[in-house]
Amino acid sequence: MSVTPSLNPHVSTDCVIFGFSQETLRLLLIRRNIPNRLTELNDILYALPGDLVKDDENLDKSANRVLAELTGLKGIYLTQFQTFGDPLRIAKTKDRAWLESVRQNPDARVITVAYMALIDSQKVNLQPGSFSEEAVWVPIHEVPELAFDHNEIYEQALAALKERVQMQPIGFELLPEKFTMGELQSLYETILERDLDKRNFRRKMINSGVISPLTEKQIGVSNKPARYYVYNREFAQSNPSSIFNLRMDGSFTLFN
Amino acid sequence: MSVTPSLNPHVSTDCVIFGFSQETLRLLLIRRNIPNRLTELNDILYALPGDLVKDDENLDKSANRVLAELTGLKGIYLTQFQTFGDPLRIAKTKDRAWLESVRQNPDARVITVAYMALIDSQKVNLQPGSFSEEAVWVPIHEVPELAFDHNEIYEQALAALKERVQMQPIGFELLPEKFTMGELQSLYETILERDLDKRNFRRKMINSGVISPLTEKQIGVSNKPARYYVYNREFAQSNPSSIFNLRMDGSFTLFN
DNA sequence: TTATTAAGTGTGTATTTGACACTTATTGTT
DNA sequence: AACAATAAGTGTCAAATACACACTTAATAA
Repeated sequence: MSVTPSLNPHVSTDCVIFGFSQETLRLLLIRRNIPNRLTELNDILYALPGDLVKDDENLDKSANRVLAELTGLKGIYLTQFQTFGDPLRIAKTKDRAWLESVRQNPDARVITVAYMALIDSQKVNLQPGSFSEEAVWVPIHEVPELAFDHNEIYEQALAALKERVQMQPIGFELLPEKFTMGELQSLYETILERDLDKRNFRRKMINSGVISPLTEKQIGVSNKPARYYVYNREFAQSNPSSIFNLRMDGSFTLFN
Repeated sequence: MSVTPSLNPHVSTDCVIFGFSQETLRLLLIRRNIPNRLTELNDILYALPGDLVKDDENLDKSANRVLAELTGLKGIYLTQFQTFGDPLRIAKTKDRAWLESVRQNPDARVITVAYMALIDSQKVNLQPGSFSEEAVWVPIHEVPELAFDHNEIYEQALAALKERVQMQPIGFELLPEKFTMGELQSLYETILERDLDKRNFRRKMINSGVISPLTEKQIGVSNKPARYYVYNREFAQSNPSSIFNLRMDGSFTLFN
C-alpha cells in the first residue's frame, strides 16, 4: 500500500489582463508552442500569464511582476479577485506537456491566486516573445480553449469586472489619459453588454465629478470633433462610494 | 553562503465567522492556551479558526470543514473573499509557540485563503473545546489582538461584509428562520454603523420581495408584538441584482 | 389604572431616472 | 463649392424613487 507523501502545493498568481481597443474588450494571453513527439508539429496552447510566487514575494508583488515582465508596465490597476485551488485543476492530460516543460514536479498541486488587471493597451509594448512563447491580444468573444482551468478563471474575472465597473470608477483604467465621452460610453456598453443613452450617460458622468473636460478636442476626424476628458483619479479614490447611484450630496444610496 | 531551499508554502483556509446576537455583531474566535516556559503560566492567544488545506480538498471544502468542525453546521453561507500571502505574515515572535505546536515545519511560509461565514448564532452548538483550545464569540468592537495577520484579515472581512450587504440580500443569513422587522433593521444598522428610518426601511424590504410576512407574531413581549417574517432564499437567489437600489421592475439601477 | 415599550402606519416634497430628436462641426466626395 | 456622411453635443418633461417626519396601537409591568 503506497501513501502519497503530503507535498505542499505550489502557489502561483495568474493575471487576467483586460485591454480595450477598436471598440472591443481584449484579453492578453500567452501562446505557447508545445513540441508534440508524435506529430512532430507543434501544439499551440493558450494560457493566462502567470508564475509561481517567489519565496520573498507577497502576492501583489508576484502578480505585478508577471504583468511587468509581459508588458513592461508598472503601477497598473491590478486587483486580486479569487483563488482557485481545486486538486484536479491541472489534471487535464492536454496540459501535461506544458507542465513538464516548466515544473520540476509537474504532478504537484498548484493553487493559484487570480488577479484582474486593467490596462490602456496603447501603453503596452509587448516584450519580445521567445521561440516558444508569445503574448497576444484576443477579443473576449474569441477566447480559445485555455490551459488548466483558465477558461473558468477568465469567466470569473469578466463577471467580476462587470460587477465592479458598476460600483467603482475603474473603467477609466482601460482608456488612455485623454479620452472622449464617446470612447467612455463605448467602453461601458462593451463591458455591460447593453446600450446606454447618450445624454443620460453624459449627465451622470459629468455630475459624478470623476472626469474633467479639457479644452483640447479631437483633430482630423471626419465629424464634429469630440472634446477630451481626463479621469480625476485622486477625486475618485477619495469618493470611493458608487459614482453611479449618486445623490446630490455625493453619497451612496442605500436606506433612508 | 547558505541558500534557503525553496520549500513550497503551506496553504490554509481561515474563516471569519460572523454571528449576530443581542444587537451585536460577533466574531467566532479560537482561544488557545500556550504554555509559557518562563512564567509557567499560559499565554492566551486568539486566532481565526482555520486549518491547512488537505491534499484531496478544494478550497471551499476545506473552509466548510473548518466551519463544520467548530460549529457542527453544514450548508452555511460561506464565501471566499481574499487570499493573504505576505512572506512575513506569520513572522511575529509571539506566534512562534503556537506554530511550533501545530506545524511540523513552523518556519514554512503559509498562504491563507480567507473565507467569510454568516451564521445564525442560535443554531450553533460550539463543539466542546479541548484543554488547550476553545471557541468563543467576541463582539466585533472587542476583538483582541489576534495571531499572525488575523486582525487584518478580520478587518478586510468586515469591510467586505459591509459592502456585500448593500449589494446582496445576505444579511438574512445572520438571523433565525423567523425574524421581526425590528431585528432585521437592527442588524443592518449594526453592520452599516448608521441609523435607518423605520418606515423607509420597512417599505424597501417589503417591496423587494425577499421577505414574506407570517401570520405568527411575538408572544410574551411587553409591547405590541411584532410580526415575524421569513427570508425567501429562492426568490432572492433568482433575483441576484441589488435588492436595495430597486426599480419598479425589479432591476438594478445603473444607466438608462 | 397608568406607565412603559416597541410595533406599525401614510404623505408630501425633492431628487433622480429615463425617454426622446434635432443641430453642429468636421472631412470626404462630387 | 455644394453636398453627403458621420459622430458630437445639447434640454425637457413625466414617472419613479428617496427622504423626512409623528402619531396610534398592543402588549406587559407597576
